[in-house]
Amino acid sequence: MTTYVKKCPECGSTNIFYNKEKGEIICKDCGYVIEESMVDFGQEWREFESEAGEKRRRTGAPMTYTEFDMGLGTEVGKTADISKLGKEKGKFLRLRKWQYRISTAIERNLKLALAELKRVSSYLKLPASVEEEAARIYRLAVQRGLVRGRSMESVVAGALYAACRRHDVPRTLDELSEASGIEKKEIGRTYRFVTRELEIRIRPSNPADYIPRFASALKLSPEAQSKAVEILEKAQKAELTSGRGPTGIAAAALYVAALMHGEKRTQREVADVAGVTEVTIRNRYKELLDELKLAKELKKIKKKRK
DNA sequence: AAGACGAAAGTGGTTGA
DNA sequence: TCAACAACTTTCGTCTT
Repeated sequence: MTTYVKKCPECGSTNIFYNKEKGEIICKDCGYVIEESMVDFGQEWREFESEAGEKRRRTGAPMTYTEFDMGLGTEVGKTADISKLGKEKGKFLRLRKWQYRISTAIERNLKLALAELKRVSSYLKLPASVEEEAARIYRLAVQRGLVRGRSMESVVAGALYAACRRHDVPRTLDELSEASGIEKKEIGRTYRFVTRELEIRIRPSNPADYIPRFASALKLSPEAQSKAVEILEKAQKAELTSGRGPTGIAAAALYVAALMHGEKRTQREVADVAGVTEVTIRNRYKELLDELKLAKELKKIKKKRK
């Protein structure tokens, strides 16, 4: 769903160019990019979903935005036009100069930011697609002037975080924080701000997405790992996952799975790799045992050991 | 002695009046 | 703008292995 705009919010001109293929709306007078492919659907965050295993979440999946945006260098008029302008000439030249300054400033900023982005993303070993998405988000943020009042680094981190979520390769805020050197709170803040302003919808991350990384950090066997995923699926069906932090659930599932496969890890160990506390693991763990019939299974296994 | 457990108080963020 | 609220953390004492 795309909104049609009649007036440029920047210069008030009504000379709007609407490019359907690219999903861009550009003001012909000042070159301001008003909107780029606004995608609707998708859920905001967890919480409000008391549904019973609805699988409808996939609706708002990734869309177009492949364009890495080539000719952004919008220019204000050409020298040839100026002669026709008469008294407007001065204004026009000023406009053009201003435009030039802005765009070079943006370019310079972008160069720095992309370097930083590259650094962080390679530190986290993120796939190229995520890096590109993050770059795109950052670029949009700059165009919208969202960086003002925030450090460039934090916006980069926020963009990366958002890109990770969109591509289902979630990193925790802690990891982003460690990689970027920005405080967790700050990243979360800019992440929320940027995604809201750009209307980037991100559905709640799936706990299962965290399993492989956590499992390997804990050196768990593949069997235990798939057991954890299995547990997670059950948990989702039992509606244990909504409104909970995905990492906590993933951690608890791993903890149980490890127990069941005789590869015991302490709550402390699991908590550390998942970036939650032992208490959270305990709570989730208890819920899992209560709601699923895992308690029996555990006892069985315990007996076997004796 | 280390790990698991649970109660209680505190934190940061969301929601709805 | 503020209070209620939910999830999560911190801290700490107790029980279990």
